[in-house]
This record gives sequence, C-alpha cells and structure tokens, in this order.
Amino acid sequence: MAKESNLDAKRHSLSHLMAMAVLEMYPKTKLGIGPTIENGFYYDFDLPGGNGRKIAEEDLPKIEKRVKELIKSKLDFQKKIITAAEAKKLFKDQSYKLELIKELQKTKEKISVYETGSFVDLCAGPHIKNTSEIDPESFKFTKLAGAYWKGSEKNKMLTRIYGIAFENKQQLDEYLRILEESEKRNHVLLGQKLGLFMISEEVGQGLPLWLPKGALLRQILEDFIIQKYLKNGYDLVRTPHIGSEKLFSISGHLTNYKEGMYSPLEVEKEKYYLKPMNCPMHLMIYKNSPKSYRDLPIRYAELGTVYRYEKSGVLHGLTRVRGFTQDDGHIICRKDQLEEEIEKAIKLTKDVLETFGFKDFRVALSVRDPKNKKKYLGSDELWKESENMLAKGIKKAGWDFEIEEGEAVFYGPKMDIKVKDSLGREWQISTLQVDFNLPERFDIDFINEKSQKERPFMLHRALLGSLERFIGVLIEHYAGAFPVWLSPIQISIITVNESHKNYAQEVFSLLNENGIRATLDEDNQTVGKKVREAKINKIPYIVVIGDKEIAAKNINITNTRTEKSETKTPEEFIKDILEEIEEKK
RNA sequence: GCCGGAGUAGCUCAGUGGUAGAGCAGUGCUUUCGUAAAGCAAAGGUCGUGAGUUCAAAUCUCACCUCCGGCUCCA
Repeated sequence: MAKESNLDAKRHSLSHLMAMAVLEMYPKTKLGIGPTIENGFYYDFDLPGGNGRKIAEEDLPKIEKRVKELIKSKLDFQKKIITAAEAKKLFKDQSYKLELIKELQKTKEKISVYETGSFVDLCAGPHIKNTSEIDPESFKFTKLAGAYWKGSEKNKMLTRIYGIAFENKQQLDEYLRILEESEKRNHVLLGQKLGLFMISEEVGQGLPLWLPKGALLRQILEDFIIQKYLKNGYDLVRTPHIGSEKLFSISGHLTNYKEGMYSPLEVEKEKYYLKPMNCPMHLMIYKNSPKSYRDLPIRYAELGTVYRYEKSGVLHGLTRVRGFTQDDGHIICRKDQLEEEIEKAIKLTKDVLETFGFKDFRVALSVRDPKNKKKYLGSDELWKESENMLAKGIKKAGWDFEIEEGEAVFYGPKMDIKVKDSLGREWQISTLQVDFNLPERFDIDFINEKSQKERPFMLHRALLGSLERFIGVLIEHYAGAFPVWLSPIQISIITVNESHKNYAQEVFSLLNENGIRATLDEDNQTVGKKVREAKINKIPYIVVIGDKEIAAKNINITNTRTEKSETKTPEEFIKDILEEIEEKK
C-alpha cells in the first residue's frame, strides 16, 4: 500500500507528530505551519518566552525519540470538517492558527482539522491513515533555523525544525550519503585546501581574493570564454569600475536599484558609484558614434567587474559575493535580427556549458504576470513576440523549459538556465534577457534603410554568470579534481632521489616549453610522500623519475583519476596531454 | 538585516577560573628512499576585538566583528 505517492502524506504527517511532541515538551508553544518540502518537511514554532527556554540542536534527538514512540503507538489521523466558529474556539490559544482561520474564512474555503491522539491541527491534508504506515527509522530531524512568520521580514521570527523523511532507512541513508558527499565538495573548504582563493576579514565580506592557483584557473577560464566570444562575432570592450551619478540616473539604477548599490564616492562635488551592472557603460559605447542598420547586430562583451551591496547574511564563499566579474554581453540589433540573435546566444550558451560536462539543464522562461500588466514596460505585442522568440530559441537548442508567470523583470522577458552538477544539485548559471527599457532611456538609435532614426532592440546575456560563482560551482562539480585543461597544475614531477634531479629538470623544461603546467617536486622526501602531496592537491598526472627512467630515457606516468600507470617517452606524453587539453576532456 | 551555532598556531582540533597544548604544514639536521605520511630537533599564540567581574579570565558578563546553518532579499 505504501507507495511513493504516499511519501508526501508521510512527511506531512511526520510534521504533525513533530508538533505534537514539541507541544508535549513545551506546552505553551504556539504553532506556525508545517508543510512538506523537497526531501522532507518542517514545522515553525513560537516557543514560550520569559523563562528563556529554547530548543537547542541537542534537543532534536529527544524530540525525534518521542516521535518514534508516537509512531509505534499506532495513532490514527482523523479528518474533520468544522465551522469557522468551532475552529476559532478550538484554536483560541493559537494566535497563528487564528490568523490562518480568518484567511480561510475570506476565501470561503472549507476548514478541516486532523486529529492525531490528543493533538489537533488545522490542516487541509492529506495525511496517512495511521502512524503504523511510517517506518520509524526512515526520518531524521536535521536542523534548527529561524524563519519569519509567513516569510515576511516584518513579522516575528519563529523557530523552524527541519526534518527529512523517506520510505525506508536505506533511502534515508542514501540521502545522508549525498549530503556527506556534498560537504566533501564544499567549494569554500576545497578552495582553501587547494589554495585557490581566500576571503579576508580585513579586505571585507564577500570580496574574495584569488591565490596563485585560483588566479591561474580563472585566467584559463577567461581566455576560454574570450576566445568563444571572438569566434562568435562579439567585440570586446572595457569599462571602468565607477561611474558618475549622471550615468546611473539615466539608466534608472538610482531609482530602481539603489538598495543594491554601494554608497557613492564624492569627488569634486560629483558623486561616483561603483557600477552594479555594465549595461549603462556599454550603451555609452554604442552611442559614441552614429550607427547604420548595416552595423547591426553589435555584440559587446566584457568581463566586467561589478559591485553590489548584498545583505551580510546571504554572503557565501564564491557563490554569493559583493564584488564579482560577469561575463557580460549586450547585443544590440534590429527587430528582424532579434530572433536569430536569441537563437545564437542560446546556442553559444549551450556550447559553453557542455564544455564543462554539464548535461542536465533546467530552463525557465520568465514571462509577465498576465494579471498585472501595468507593472511592466512595453506593449503587449512586444512581450508576446519576444516571449515567443525566446521559447523558439530554447526549443531549437533541444531543451525543455518551464514558463514562470510573473517572474519576468519589469523591462522584459528572460530565460534562466540552471545546470545540474555531478551530484545532481542545481545551480543558476546563465541568463538571457530582452530589454525594452535601456534603449529608451539612453535614447539609442540607428539609421535605417529609409534614412530614418530607429530604436534598436537590446539583449543582455551572461553565459558563465559570474566567474566567481561559476568557479565555485566548478569546484563542487568536479570535487576539486579539474580536467587537465583547467587544472592550475597539470603534472607533478617526482624524483626518487637526488641523483635524478638533472633528468627531472630536463623533463620539466620540456613540458614547460610546450606550455604544460608542471611542478618539479625534488624535495628530500619519500616517493610515497610526494605522491600523496600530488594526490591531495588533485593534480591529474604524476610523473615519477628514477634510475629506470633515466636508463630508458622515458618517464613513468600515473593518471591520478584512473590510478593507471604507464611508461612513455616525454615526447609521446607531451603529444597525448596536449591532445587531451585541446579536447577539453 | 533577522533567528540559532561557532571563533584557541598557517590547517584540523584539545583545553570550564590558577604558567596556553597536540597532530599536520613550515624551518634546520639526519636519511637517498619506486607510487597516499621516513626520523630527530628547534620554532611557531594579543586564545576574533573591546570593555567589565575577579587576587587571577581562553574559561564568567556585555557590546561589536567575522564565519557556519537557515529566513528574507537577489529590478
């Protein structure tokens, strides 16, 4: 009977049992809501104040134990439909429930409650019939967190207990294993271990510093993406980090995006802002000279560093920072070119993302909220046309997409691409947006075939998103073991003893001359130790040089990813590794 | 910003009111070694910052800073 479809009901029922246990242990607790979420459930509690009694992480096992007892006592879940008056009486001490009842009254929905033993909760269901359906070893209360009532910053913060639950212990263990694996891939820890980046309190929150190996990795990525741009008809531009108040007034950022910007610097009575976006400056470049219809499309690209004020609580490693470099591009084109430009941009995005071994994509097409058209700039026709063009482009790339109503920004529809990494976790990476606003604000134009001024269309797009974030995702995706073309150090050359130094030097120089990134480890240490060092640093190839290699004029190569060793001449190895780098395997 | 937890050597951590500790890394010496840790030695600290309580504070109190897990936010 207990099939997969039943899992949500089990999770939801567990949230009720959790509330029941908490209420037993802390009788004056006020209950918020307790829904199911991906992989589990939560319940929000407003714990009795005054005596300072709060739930701590250590209390979770106790609550868990009590819930297991409740499960074993085979309680029924019974649904009852009651009137608003009855509900108000029943939940007279539960202020949050009373609030919910009032809302239900407004929408004239039926009010239902579920009874489990002595516990009653306002709930639409569905639930399981009896707690015996739940495997007592299939769930775990995982963490404690603060959460605003109804998700609004203005409301009181409640204590939320999260739980995860599955059909059985095996599934739970499998999920816990993935969590553990995620922790091993944590890019903040790996970034430190591998010497890629650091964040310094003195420099500031959300402002990562690139260490030599990380800076090299980033340079490799930058070179890669720049070459892609040049081959795809983009013009590189470069713009400053700060811009005057005038610029951001024209762009509208000072009226619409001020909370996201750093406070201005004042120089000679003029205010300058750190740029939160590159678009205004790219538009100034467009305006630098008159444009003909024959000049279009124009595709500007820049690895543009922007600064945005993000609340301190949201900052995280490389994935959420205050200063970051976007691989930013703006395409300005005629209306008749828009469809093709969208298609090309999507195709390029796909091509770039697939280079990194991302195979699963989730594409969201954000369109207007049809009930609230006033919120948006641009005519119905424009919206419809550009939404269709985006949809067509996505389909041509062979992707499915989900339409997200009301998720579009006020100036135009957009598509966002999330990739699934090697552990199946999703990351927001690329974006493509149509902009009806900035061409207007900056009053950009081109001269058409009839010698008349015409307003062009504009697209924003970022393929990697931000380099910081993208590298953060790559670290987790590859668990720090980058493919050879990305590895800051590709080979560790290890000598067996001092007498092998000369030949090792020769091999090192040869690799170096061929543009291969090797290090020479001639430390006075055992081979085992030096191999360990190389493996910890996730260097893809280890070359060991001793008497045998010197005698045979070859080298012994171990691929640390496959653990396979082979012997080749240095020239053969160089040829093979250069091929591997070229193919970006 | 809000709720909860944490901050001790470069890293991982021990230390609950009485002289600040270990392992690893780094340095020096010995060893010259064949695929995940050779041996010995010396060195390494404003115990996040500031104030307070105390004869005495890493330890207790308060404020602040930073980090971690969430919430909210991310035109």
